[in-house]
Amino acid sequence: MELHQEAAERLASSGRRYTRTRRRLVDILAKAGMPLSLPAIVRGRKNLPQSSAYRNLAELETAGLIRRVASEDGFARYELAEELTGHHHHLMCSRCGQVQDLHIPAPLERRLDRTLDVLAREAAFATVRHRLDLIGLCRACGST
Amino acid sequence: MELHQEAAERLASSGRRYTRTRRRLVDILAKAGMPLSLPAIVRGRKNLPQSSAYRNLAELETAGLIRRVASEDGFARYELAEELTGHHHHLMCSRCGQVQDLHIPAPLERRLDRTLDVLAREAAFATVRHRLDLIGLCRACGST
DNA sequence: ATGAGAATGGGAATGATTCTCAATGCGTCG
DNA sequence: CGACGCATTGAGAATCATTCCCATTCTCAT
Ligand SMILES: [Mn+2]
Ligand SMILES: [Mn+2]
Ligand SMILES: [Zn+2]
Ligand SMILES: [Zn+2]
Repeated sequence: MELHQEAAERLASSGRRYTRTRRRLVDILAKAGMPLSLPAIVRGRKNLPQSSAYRNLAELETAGLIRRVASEDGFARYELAEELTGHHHHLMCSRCGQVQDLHIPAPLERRLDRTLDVLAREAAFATVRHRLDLIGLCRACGST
Repeated sequence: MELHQEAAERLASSGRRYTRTRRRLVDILAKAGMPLSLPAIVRGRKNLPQSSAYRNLAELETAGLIRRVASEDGFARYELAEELTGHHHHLMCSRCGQVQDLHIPAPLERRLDRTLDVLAREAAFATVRHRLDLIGLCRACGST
């Protein structure tokens, strides 16, 4: 995959290495296709100590390869950076904390961007991005 | 104000009291008009111990009077519940953490709601609400 | 090989938030 | 006016996700 190519280059450009653990983390997040909490990343995997996972996730975040997602429940989650996966949003269950990717129609996305851009300018904010999440109850939690 | 009326009633309905400290917290948040962190709530105010502030904010949240806002920087912020202030969004500075209220045009809001409703249904989510934030650099941080 | 610097991982430290609990306040009923 | 029951208070301890520390190990370039 040229995902790893990209990762290796970005790290190298700041004197870092794309080690086995880092590649592994990228793989885990790529396969998951949804933001994962640290316990979810580490659970059931050998040779992936918590401290190393945290350290490397931070490292990868600094390199712009990973994004830390702040969820309502207070626990951090991690996913590949949008630069690698494309812009998207999240559907989060307010009961069990599950988070799942969500794409919205391009026209709505464009309209959002346009409007928010104006509003940001009015507030003298240099906009970087927007965050749009749907917060509700997943199928499992909703039928309770 | 009938804000306090509302607050008193909601608390009473579950056997709670609308004490001086609780009224004070509601006032602070109402006057601020933007989500405040706990340090910001407590700073420079006499007779507002941290533990009581935390406890009462949680109490008020349970009563549906206050909402805890999860911001990117990991610190919780608090604001009056939308049921009291009306639905709105936030503009957050990714550098200094400042958060400020933001209202978006009603037509866009409606379109968002409609679209997200469909998407939630497709994912078998019982939607409760959406969260839309603008994340950027405030005037002060942007000019650095 | 070797040296310089990056990475590792076990455990200690941090710090926002939550919990505990003895003391206090308040409302109700006689 | 008491007095009991229960909510509240606040100082400090506890929690626990995350960050730090650091002695050891690994990588890469010379
Ligand atoms: Mn978007
Ligand atoms: Mn909205
Ligand atoms: Zn759920
Ligand atoms: Zn700022």
